[in-house]
Amino acid sequence: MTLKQLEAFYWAATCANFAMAAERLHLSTSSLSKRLVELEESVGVRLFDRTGHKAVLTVAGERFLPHAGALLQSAEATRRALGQDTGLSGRCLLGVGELCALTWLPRLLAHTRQHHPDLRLEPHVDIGRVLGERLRNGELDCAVIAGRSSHPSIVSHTIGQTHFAWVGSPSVVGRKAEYREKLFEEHPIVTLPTGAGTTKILDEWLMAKNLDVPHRLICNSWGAIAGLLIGGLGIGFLPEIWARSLARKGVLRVLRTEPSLAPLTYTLQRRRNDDRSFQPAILASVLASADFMTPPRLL
Amino acid sequence: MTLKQLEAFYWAATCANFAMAAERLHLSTSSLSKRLVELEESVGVRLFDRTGHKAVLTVAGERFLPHAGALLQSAEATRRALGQDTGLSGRCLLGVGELCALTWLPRLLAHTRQHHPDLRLEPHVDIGRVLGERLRNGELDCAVIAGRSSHPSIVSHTIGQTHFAWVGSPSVVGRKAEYREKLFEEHPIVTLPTGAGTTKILDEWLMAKNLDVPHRLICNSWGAIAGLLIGGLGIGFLPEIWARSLARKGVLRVLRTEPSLAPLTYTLQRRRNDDRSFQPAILASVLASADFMTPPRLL
DNA sequence: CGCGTTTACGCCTCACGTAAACATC
DNA sequence: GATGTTTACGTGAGGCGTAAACGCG
Repeated sequence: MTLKQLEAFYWAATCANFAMAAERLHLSTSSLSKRLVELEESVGVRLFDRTGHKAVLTVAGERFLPHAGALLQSAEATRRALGQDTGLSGRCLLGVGELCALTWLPRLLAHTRQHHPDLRLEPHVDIGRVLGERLRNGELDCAVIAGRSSHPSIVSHTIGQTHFAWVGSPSVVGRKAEYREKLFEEHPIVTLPTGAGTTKILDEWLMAKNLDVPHRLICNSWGAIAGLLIGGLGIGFLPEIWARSLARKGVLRVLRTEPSLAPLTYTLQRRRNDDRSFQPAILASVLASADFMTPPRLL
Repeated sequence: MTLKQLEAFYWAATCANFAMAAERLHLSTSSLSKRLVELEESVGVRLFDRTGHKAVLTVAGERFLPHAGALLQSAEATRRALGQDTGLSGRCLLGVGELCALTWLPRLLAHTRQHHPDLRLEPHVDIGRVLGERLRNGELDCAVIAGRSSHPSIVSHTIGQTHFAWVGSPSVVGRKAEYREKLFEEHPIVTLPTGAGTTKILDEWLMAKNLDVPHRLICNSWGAIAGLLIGGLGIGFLPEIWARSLARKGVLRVLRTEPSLAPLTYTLQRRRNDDRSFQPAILASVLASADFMTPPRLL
């Protein structure tokens, strides 16, 4: 039994399949497979049931997993006890929405680089639903996602709230920017694809208003959406701070609606059984640097 | 950092020198040395100070040792969590005096074999002083020794007491076997070499009696001593049970003395920082099988 | 047939022991 | 010179990736 085998087992058990675990370990799938077989031989117990389409933990494997995790953790602690660098090290794959990426992500990276120079924080930008899947799959270590996860294996730490406001260019909503239902019939709603956290509050709002929207202009980039809104290609919503900032510049008008869009609660999510030491540090850094949704420099 | 490296470090730090640690690990000294260098490279800290005649732990090494020990322990626990054999396994080198070896050691081995069939208990017979040294050196895992250890790194568990009685053949002490000081002047005392626990109580007794013994017949084997006593080559003492047994057979006489020989308290000793899981099991087995000093079959 | 895992194979690193060298007392 | 540790070196096992094969949906 070696630490490498335990590491392989931990990730193979945690990730969606061997290929993903292998990728996380910078290893070929075949080598990972062999390591796992060797571990099983060394402990004399089958840890994975390979009869089905994909390998799944046996009951022995389930029992083994927490032991393996604890052992790896204390190995890390032991390593660090001698590293004498008080800071953390390692690789943390962080999922964030584009909104976060455009706003406080640079601050987060600066913060962690300063406090934990050996911690390699690798951001991965995607919409919330995909981030959630990747997190469960083991492709990501943690992710900042709108809303709390309902998945039992995921724990969510609330880190902040963002308010959104409807906006449109003066050419679309008029100089006074008064709310009229007709606006939503005549102009497409420029929005992110389904699966983004912001799309959910849009749907809730539409449901509350009992509005039927003839067509949406779907774009997967907030930067592009802002540009489309400014260009008058539809109406949409932006973080309130962005909206006010752009309104001050005169390129957009804020549309007052009743009710207003529900605020979005962002959480830092991680797998429940992932107790690696960088997780609390990440949370601390996120909380320290996440005053939310300040307008990106490009606006 | 691998488990093998940690194991190498643990034993190198625990044993008197690298050669002994290597022997315990079934490894050549050179391989052990290389493993240690690799460990030091992997953690980036020198763990041994090699400037002197022998390698000695650096402060970093001292700090590291408990971590390494804990890690190895939880590795063992992890292994056992899957081995599903409730019993222990491994190799335990047990030091015992010859008196123990001749009496309850077979019972101890039978007991452990029955309760922990995978635990290889390897007895090493020698006099108490040598056992103590070997235990401190790391050549032994535990030892049954007369008296408590005064060494701070050794813990002693009391396991029983043995009483001794002076004996002599009828041809030496007479049919009535009455105590006379002259006996000790005219006949050599047949005894173990210095360093055996029993020799200590002899010296204490002689000091209390203020007796000067002209010469001792030193022999390193209790079986031979019993034979010498029976053969009338001197007087000596045996465990009380042996003495009575041999007296019943008529080959020896028990000599009543005032004061009587002090009883000898036996303890199971182990290194303080050795928390391997077989240690409590060994203690339990020793306590279960050590009703002391029943006469060996050969008498 | 796609996806996930294992097997086959060649490559190369790494860990071992023997033996010699080195260092300290 | 005795003891303790490291270096040199030849050997063999083991871990790696590529690519092909297998097996389940």
